[in-house]
Amino acid sequence: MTDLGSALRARGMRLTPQRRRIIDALAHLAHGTPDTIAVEVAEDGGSPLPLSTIYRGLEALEELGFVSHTHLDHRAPTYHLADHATHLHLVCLGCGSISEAPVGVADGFAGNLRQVAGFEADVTHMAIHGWCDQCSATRP
Amino acid sequence: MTDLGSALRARGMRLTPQRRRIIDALAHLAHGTPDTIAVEVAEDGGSPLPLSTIYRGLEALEELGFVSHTHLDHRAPTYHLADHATHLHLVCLGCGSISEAPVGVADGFAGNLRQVAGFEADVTHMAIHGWCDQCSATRP
DNA sequence: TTGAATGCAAAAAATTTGCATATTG
DNA sequence: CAATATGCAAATTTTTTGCATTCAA
Repeated sequence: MTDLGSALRARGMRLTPQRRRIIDALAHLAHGTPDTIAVEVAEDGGSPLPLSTIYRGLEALEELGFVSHTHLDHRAPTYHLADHATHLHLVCLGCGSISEAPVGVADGFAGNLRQVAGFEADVTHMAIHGWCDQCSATRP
Repeated sequence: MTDLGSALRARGMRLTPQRRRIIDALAHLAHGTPDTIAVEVAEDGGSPLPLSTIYRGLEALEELGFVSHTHLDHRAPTYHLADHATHLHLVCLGCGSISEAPVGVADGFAGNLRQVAGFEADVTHMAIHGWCDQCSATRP
């Protein structure tokens, strides 16, 4: 992880203990919604953080590129550290299970997008919806 | 479009005028959030539908496979008719622009997923996040 | 006729905002 | 010291739910 403190300061922002705690929580969770992160943060020994601080913290960190998010399900934005081991999330529309796949499987795809649209896809942590092995076997 | 009425009835569900209006609205919009759909529905001449009917209608239609949704941005689930001309949505994290790409560019990708994970991806209308041509050129 | 769906109102979630105060740099 | 970030409370926004009534089949 490059120096978060400097990155923040370079933009006139600050590295506060709260932001550190959010990052630590995310490091433990790997993936978490604002709500989940709040719970994890509350268990690090310090006093709980208000959700608003978490939302604002995540926003700041995401703006910086230290954190990003995807939508694994209907409702919840799921955040993760940008440098966290990357993988795709395969979300089954049948049973709701979430499995993972190596980002490598999307290399060609990303190349195609670059070629046809000049688009630099961030396939890291991308969520793909579809049907898992089991569910696709039993689907109508 | 296969027969929606029968599909619904086969499951003990019903084809109501409200559901028809939701579908018509989507056909016009191509893509819409529950909110947007409500506005479009209200303009078809009939009386406006309560959001709750729209939510429940979309849920029913999605369960049936007539409608599906993706997350183009942070907040809003964007719905579309399943048989609507398919394409990928390229969402730029820089400028927020949303462009489209033919689903074909994801064929190989879907094949990979099938092979490595037995996962049947629904790449139709999939949202890909990244940086558009312009933004990726000017990014740090 | 009868259970699914609607409409309305109220509740629950989820996210954002205002502002005084505390803190970082 | 100056300006950013926090904490708290309140306001929004989004989605869900309960229930009496209507309506499709």
